[in-house]
Amino acid sequence: VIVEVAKLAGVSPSTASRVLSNSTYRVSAETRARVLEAAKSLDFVPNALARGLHESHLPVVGVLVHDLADPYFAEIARGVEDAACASGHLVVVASSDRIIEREISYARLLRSMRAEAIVFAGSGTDDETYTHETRRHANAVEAYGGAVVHLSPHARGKADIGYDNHGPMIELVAALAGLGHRRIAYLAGPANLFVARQRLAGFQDGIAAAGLEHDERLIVEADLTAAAGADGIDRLLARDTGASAVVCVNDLAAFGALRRAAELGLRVPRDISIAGFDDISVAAQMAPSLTTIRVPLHELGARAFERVVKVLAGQRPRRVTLPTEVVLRGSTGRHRG
Amino acid sequence: VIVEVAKLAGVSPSTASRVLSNSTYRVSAETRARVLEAAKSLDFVPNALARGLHESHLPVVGVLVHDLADPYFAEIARGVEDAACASGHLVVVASSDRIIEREISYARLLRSMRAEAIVFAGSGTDDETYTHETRRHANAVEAYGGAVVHLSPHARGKADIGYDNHGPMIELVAALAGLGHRRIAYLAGPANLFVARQRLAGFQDGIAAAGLEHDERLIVEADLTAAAGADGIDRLLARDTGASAVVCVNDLAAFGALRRAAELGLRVPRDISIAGFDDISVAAQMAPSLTTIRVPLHELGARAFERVVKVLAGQRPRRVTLPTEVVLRGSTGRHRG
DNA sequence: CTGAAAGCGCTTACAG
DNA sequence: CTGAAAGCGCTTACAG
Repeated sequence: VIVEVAKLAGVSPSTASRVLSNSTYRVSAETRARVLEAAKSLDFVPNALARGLHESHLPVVGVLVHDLADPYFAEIARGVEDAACASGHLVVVASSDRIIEREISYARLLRSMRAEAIVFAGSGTDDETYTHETRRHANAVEAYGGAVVHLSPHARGKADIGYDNHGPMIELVAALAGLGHRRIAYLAGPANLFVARQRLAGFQDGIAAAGLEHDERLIVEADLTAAAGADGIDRLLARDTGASAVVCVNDLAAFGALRRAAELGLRVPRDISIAGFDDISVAAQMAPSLTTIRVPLHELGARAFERVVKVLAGQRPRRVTLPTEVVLRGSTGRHRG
Repeated sequence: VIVEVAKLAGVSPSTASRVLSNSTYRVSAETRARVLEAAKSLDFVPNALARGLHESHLPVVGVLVHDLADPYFAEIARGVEDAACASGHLVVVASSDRIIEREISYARLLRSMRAEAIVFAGSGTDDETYTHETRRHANAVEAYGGAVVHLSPHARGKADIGYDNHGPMIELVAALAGLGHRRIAYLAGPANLFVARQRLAGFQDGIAAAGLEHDERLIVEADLTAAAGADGIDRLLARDTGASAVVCVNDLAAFGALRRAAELGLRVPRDISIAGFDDISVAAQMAPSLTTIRVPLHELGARAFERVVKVLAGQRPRRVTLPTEVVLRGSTGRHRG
């Protein structure tokens, strides 16, 4: 209804558009003032669909995650949002639950509404259909001028904005070894996720680097949830491995491990040390507070959006690796023979 | 580029549109098949902006929250998403940090892109500008046929889909009194939030109902974060009130209280009982697990979307109040004189 | 059952 | 500095 504004201001729609959009055309100060006033009095809010149809993209960035209710992803999404809001971009969040069809369908939806960018926040998997379909939509997004950003390793390459899943794990194991632990167990994530594989490899390399004995029984398959962590502790204990420390694939699993240990009457870290990965914000609130590897999640999201801006501006930004840090807290302690 | 599809299929754009959109027009089976095949071979994905421009709304629902990184809101947003994805709706999440301007700006943005619905998930406040501007945009959304849903009490009424913030608090206090606690403290939320006020009133009514002595010193001003909860414990202890139990305005504050208590060498619940409100999913993972009031957050979100669907269908659904439940867990125990 | 035409609300070359 | 016109990609009465 910009025509109404134009009519009220006594100018043509073209002129009204020129002052109401952030075009660089020059309009006389007097005319501009009249249009602005008319717009205000009519409570005019431009139709983003009409504008988007013309420019063939909407000021929206889609963030594809595994589960928005998982703090790991919520913190990343929040980072994207904080960076995006300054330029009037909205962020749509889409949880796939790692269901391939759901993620593909979301990518398609984002493409259909010409989102300016699509950020793949969750770890990629090997699945061929997933890789192919997902890439098809991503290509289409790029074709209409949108940006595609990966925050995790995926089938077609490394993360655009990422962090090291391997190195810090070696450091963490070294720290535990330094505390006297010789039998360190690992609650692993789903083997089809690149991130889980890298973390596991980091753990194993850490064991080797620390000169500890490799023992398959110390590796327990789990998942990225608290329930899986609790269950993992049960299975580990049933194996009677003599583990004095447990490293978990992520914080959520570590929370479950912590809880289950407490339920079983094990004191942490006196009887057993437990560590996580990610440093989601509640990790520091646990009692004892969780030793973990700090990943700058909020920044990861914010940087993703910065990359989007650059890509849309025609630049070809370089890949970025954000620093991580081993944070030793109350859930790990010296091994007591 | 539906014209390309039409051309390839040898039909008019009108016909192509009729088979590609979910219109009810009848098209001969043979023609339909040819169009579908052409669409597939061209990887045709309809432009949602063009479609939306025509129908004057986009299949998007906006969820306005205080902070997406707060699990309370992340779980609600996830609920909205799960209900919305079935019908091909995308959800945009917008965190205001309770900054009025930011929330207003998000409401405007959602309006500008003709979101089908806007869900106010966070508690409303008294602020006049906030109420007025927010209502103005909400009215505009309704004017173009969109729906507006409130999940919390606000300046203009009760929640459309809500839960009781008052009654369960009385129950919780009664439960603590039943455990022998006479001196029960409360870490309160910001007084300008309706929800915080209702919870506080519930607490106070609970104290009266249990026949306990009213003592202003037992009420500590805090906020809805873990940091505020930890700080609240410090201030409570400094007052030397002899409190043996602490009820917190929400789980996050309770997490901080739990942590601070542990840091100070207080054993929970032996030395002090601590309870929260919300039952966000990590609450059950704390050690000890947190006593709290269960709010069906995911369902709250899902129901919000169901309401949206009804409103868009022209119905005038009734207000819904979801059930809550006091969940007694490990962080509260019998008072030890 | 199918097509030509108008319209959704903007923006931007193209002329003045 | 300003206006008339065309176009973005669809959908839907309106005619056949």
